[in-house]
Amino acid sequence: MKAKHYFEEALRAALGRLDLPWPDKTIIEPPRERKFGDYSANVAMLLAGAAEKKPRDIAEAIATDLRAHDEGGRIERVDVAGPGFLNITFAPEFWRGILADVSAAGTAYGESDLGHGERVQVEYVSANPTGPLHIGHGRGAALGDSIARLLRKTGHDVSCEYYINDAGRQMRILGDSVWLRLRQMTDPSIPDLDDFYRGDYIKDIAARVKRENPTILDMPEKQAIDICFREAVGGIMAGIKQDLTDFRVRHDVWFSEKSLVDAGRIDEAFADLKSRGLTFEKDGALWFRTTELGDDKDRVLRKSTGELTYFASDIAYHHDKFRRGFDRVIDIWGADHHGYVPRMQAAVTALGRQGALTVILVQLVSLLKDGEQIAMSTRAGKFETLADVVAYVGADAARFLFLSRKSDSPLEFDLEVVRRKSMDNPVYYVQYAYARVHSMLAKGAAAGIAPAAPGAACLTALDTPDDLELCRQMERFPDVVASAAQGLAPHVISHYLTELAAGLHKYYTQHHVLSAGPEVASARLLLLSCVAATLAAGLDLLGVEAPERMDQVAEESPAA
RNA sequence: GGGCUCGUAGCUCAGUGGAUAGAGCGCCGGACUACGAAUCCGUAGGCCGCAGGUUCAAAUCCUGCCGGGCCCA
Repeated sequence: MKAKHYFEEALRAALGRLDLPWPDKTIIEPPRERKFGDYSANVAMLLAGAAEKKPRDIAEAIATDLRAHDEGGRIERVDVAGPGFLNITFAPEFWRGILADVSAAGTAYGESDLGHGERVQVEYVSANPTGPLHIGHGRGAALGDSIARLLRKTGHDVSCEYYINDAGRQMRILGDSVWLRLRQMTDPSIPDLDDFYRGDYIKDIAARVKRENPTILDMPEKQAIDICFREAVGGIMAGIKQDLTDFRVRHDVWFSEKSLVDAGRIDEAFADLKSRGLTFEKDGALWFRTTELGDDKDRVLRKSTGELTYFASDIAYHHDKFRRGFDRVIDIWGADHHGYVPRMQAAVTALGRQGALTVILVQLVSLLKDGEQIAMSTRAGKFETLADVVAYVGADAARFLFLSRKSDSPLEFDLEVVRRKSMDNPVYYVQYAYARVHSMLAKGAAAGIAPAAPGAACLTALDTPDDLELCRQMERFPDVVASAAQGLAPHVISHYLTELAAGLHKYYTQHHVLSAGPEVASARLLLLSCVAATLAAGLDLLGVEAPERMDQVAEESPAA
């Protein structure tokens, strides 16, 4: 039985009996301080104005009624406090009941059907195939992947997608860059271009193209550049896929912009907009009247030169998304694209799907090493790739850090701090808690002590404030998951996990388990195995592993 | 110049209408002859950028200003 749900039902019944309405803005949540009880409600304050009574008087009346109607004996006490809060404290037996829920669900604990199978697409990373992923892409990757996990956990039908920008000007420059490096291999006097990709990986691609196409220098230039371009995109995308796999990020669909253009979908989208009277021609260009839909100026779709804008293919792309039947589309973009949001929203509105697009902006990541900023310049071809960073600090540490901050806050990523295995790195704090429990379970098994069955009589041994506190923390987990999914905010999960791990560590130091006698030991093992299951369920939402053992940390400064 | 966004402890960050604003790190002081000390316990540290407004109640909502980041012109 969910505590919050039970309290709400009891309150609704009480208000009904007292002939009071249920206020819309009612909030039921655990109070900030434990001394105020287990759950807290603000109904009395909300009712005071209309009833022309003091909040505390109303609260007292409700409290008296609640006490009188607690048939199941679940409530230990109801208090009125502060300006008129109703604070409820549940009986220990009520809290122990949560152990049955957790052990029945295991790592599925926290699942719900909030989404009712709604079809949601999450599009993320979608980096141009012009070079390897860098650390900023990693943040978007971790976020998108975790949001997808949250939505799946809460009953949504989720598809993850990567949009490959393999058409347009940048792609021409990419082909030219490889072709340039390839020719320079035999004739170093060929000068660099003004605008081209300089990274070493371009030279690698050029070398491979030459190896696989020995006669390429004799081909017509157009054909040669085309080969360079295809090899470059293929090679770079293969690298990107590998980097994402190593980062435990998965996409279901890889969608090519070029395929959209080749299939004539851009013209279809134009025709759609035109039929709604939202386009016009001016100065030889085709315009989209986005000002009618909330944008601050109209936007060009096709320039007078005949070239299509990025916006044009993005409209066609989103048109296609909705045609594929998604109820809701979530795009995760770098914050430097924020100026693009109003026109994209305008386009979605024009397509008749107002409100169906959510754009999440991810702020930049500044990469540090020992507190010193590391310059990241793609132009100069010098940057820390995601693969380098993941190899250095590990996928778990990188993911956990990315997912412990709100996406709209800038993030500092210090390579040395994230590499360090200490509380600078909450990921190890949480994983350690999980490993500790498994260590105890293993020792218990060796000594013939197994976790008690949920509902066993010996569970009454779980009667200290610390026992009940762990139960309370676990009971909150489904609400935390729901709130994280609803807010598309995985950082809520990482903060919760850090708190739950703290509860476990505290419990561990204050209560011995295996040596407490067989009855108590098995009761406590059940409690801790439930904590471990909850930790594992939460870590899974972040895409972070829950290791049953961790290597001993090396001495940082050996005694001299 | 216009727009978006952020401003909370020395540092990194939670908290977005509720009670005495929290956590970790760092500082200082304690705790292993028992289950993993990657741990725990304690102390200190705040005009929540500034000023108005909205209300029973504002770090949270509104307006203006200051400051950082980004986008556009």
